[in-house]
Amino acid sequence: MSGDHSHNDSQIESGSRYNDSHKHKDKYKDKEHRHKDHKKDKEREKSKYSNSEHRDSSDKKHRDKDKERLKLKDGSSDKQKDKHKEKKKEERSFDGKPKKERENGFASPLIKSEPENDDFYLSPKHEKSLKRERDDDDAEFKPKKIKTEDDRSEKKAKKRKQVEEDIKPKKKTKGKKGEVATDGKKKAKKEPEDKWKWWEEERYTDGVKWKFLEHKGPVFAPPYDPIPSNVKFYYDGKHMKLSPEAEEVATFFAKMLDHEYTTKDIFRKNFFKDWRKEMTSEEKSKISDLNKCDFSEMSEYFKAQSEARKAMTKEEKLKIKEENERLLQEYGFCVMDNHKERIANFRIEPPGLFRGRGDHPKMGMLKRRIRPEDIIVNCSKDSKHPKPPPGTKWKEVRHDNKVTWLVSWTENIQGSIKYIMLNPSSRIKGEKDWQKYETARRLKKCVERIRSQYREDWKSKEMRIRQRAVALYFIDKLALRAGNEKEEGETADTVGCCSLRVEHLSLHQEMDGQEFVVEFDFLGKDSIRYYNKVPVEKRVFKNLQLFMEDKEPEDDLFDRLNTSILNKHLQELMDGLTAKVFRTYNASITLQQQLSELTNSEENVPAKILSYNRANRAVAILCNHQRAPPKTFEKSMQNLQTKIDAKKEQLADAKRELKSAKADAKVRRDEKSKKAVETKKKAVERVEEQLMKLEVQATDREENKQIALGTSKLNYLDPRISVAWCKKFDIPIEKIYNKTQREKFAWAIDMAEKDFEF
DNA sequence: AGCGAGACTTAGCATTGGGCGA
DNA sequence: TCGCCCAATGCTAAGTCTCGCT
Repeated sequence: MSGDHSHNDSQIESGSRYNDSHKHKDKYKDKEHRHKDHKKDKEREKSKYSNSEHRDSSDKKHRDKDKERLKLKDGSSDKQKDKHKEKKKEERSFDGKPKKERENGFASPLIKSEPENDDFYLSPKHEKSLKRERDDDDAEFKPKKIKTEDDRSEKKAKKRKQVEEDIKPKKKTKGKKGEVATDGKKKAKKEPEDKWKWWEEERYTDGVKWKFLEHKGPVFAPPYDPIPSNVKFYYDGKHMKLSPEAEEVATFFAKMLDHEYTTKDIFRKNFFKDWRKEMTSEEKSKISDLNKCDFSEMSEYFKAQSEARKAMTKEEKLKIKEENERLLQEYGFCVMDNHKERIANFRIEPPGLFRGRGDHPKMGMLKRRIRPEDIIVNCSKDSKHPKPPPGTKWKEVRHDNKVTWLVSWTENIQGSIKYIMLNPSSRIKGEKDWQKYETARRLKKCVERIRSQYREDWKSKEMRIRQRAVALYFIDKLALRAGNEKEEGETADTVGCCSLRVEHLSLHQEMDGQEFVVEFDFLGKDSIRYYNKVPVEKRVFKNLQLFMEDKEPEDDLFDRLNTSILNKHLQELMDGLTAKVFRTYNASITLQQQLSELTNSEENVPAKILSYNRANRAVAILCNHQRAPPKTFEKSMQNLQTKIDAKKEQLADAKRELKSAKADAKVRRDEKSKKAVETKKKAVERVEEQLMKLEVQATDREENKQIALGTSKLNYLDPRISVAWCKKFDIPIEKIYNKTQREKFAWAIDMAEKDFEF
């Protein structure tokens, strides 16, 4: 596994805690709460960065790797590939290399009919060019050739069985045949008995995304429901009846009154400005100061409403639920190429006040109501077009099968386009996801070459090359995002790698006993703070000094670089390579390494799952996926501790009982008392296990306080790694993936065997 | 090359609802 | 059976990257 990424280890050993040792900093107060004090700082600090030399292996080694790589490209000496060749259909579909089975396996009428495709599969001579690789595995442009293999269906059947066995038949595991919802839920709704396995089918070529698309259009937000007239608004202490338009916007503000941001200047200013636009001229002339507005009655009214909603009877709740279900059934699905597919967001975003994240200059602005006249519908010509609500019409109906969206509109805050698209379980999303991981796996094959290249480039005579090389090093080592430029004043001030400014790093010749430490402190995506102290190689350090020379804090660190230059370069290194592939690659390879390191096959299932979560956590830390500690965190931790204490007591009791039973048995020496001892022994064991389970849970939760595992699980970790791990250690897949996740990763669950290797 | 529009993925927070213990 | 709590789901903002134009 040449893709080893030793730097990752460094972040993990300590049991994977988020590094928040920056608490004393008072920049970015906003996010400060996330980085509260942590007792293990020191410890973590040490272990986290102990591994500064992570890629310091000699240049020579890299050169050798380079040679190896070239060989790999020829496809002849790749052991791994040979090993996997016979079995892995997924490699067949997305992997760039020609495989034997390609040549024997399929007739590929599709390919034949498209002359420009011939060479991808057949002629070895083409293998030499980098270009070919891309083409071959670019899902969108190449047909899959899967079905042609003869033994395939047989294998498939076998596999499917395995999967089914692995998935413990629980109450209502989705639509596997023969399984009826056992708990009598009315929702034994007949999902298609056999889930469609799109991953076994051919893919489209030429950027066509579908041939047929039919849907019912979007669901609009309910019209404004005026508040009762006894709920009053006061201006300057005097009751004032607002026009419906002005009133609606006022209710948006009233609903947010409890939020901190209604106290923020920018928010109030933006809101007031937009609110005034909705007022009648009379209202406008009267209402000139937001501070004189009293929304409290409105606010109380809405609070009461939500209480009332909670207190509804079962029947009422059920009714609402049924209505939602009906809406889902009617609007939540579309037909794309003969298959009914779930739509992700079929409801149009309701109007409200915009709340950007972080210090957003547009917070508080009015997000206007979307009307049918704003909507562009996309569907196929020969489908039944969705109807606009009576008396309205669509802005446009188009038939563009080169895109995946069903509906779009332009949002008024940033002027960007919003879309209605399909659910992650859909073919169109799944294929793309699968392809993403295949690209990352290709990076694995050449990452050493790329690393040695950027290390070389640190010495380049050209500034732009050096900057590019250092930036790439950060992206690779620290999993930073690319960092596109952003329009100033339009969004919160956040950065990624290429947009780092001098003020975001400080250099320390020596720090905490380590040489050449770079201290990062900046706000990244969603204004989440990235804080990290990283020992780097001397050459990187010197380069950074050079880049920062004679610059102001607000100047760009990489003034000769942007994402487009970087990505163009990456594209030359490997087809399909962009900055974000490194994140995917490093995340997945880290998971795989950590799993193999942390999993102890002797341990029981909860312990193994803790290991899994720790591996997952290592990735989340690498990718800086944070969350605000849940509001009820302390309390729920306490609750758990109480449970643990109770369990301990119970255990003590059980042990005592066992002891006395033993004593008893010694005296009596009869069958009955012996049996009693056995029973007590069992009881002790049972309680011990329960205790252990609780303790594991507590550890897991504590470690997870500020770390969000979901994002990496959903977007960065090749699901086949997890599936393989489950199979290898006999862990039911439900322990790792919930229902939604299992739907999204159905392809991986179906195809990955226990020996899958990323 | 630089730019803006467009399409699509990635992200954290808010709300919901269902399971579970009292 | 009820109410609590947390996992699941829903929501939509904020990124990345490509493409076509100038």
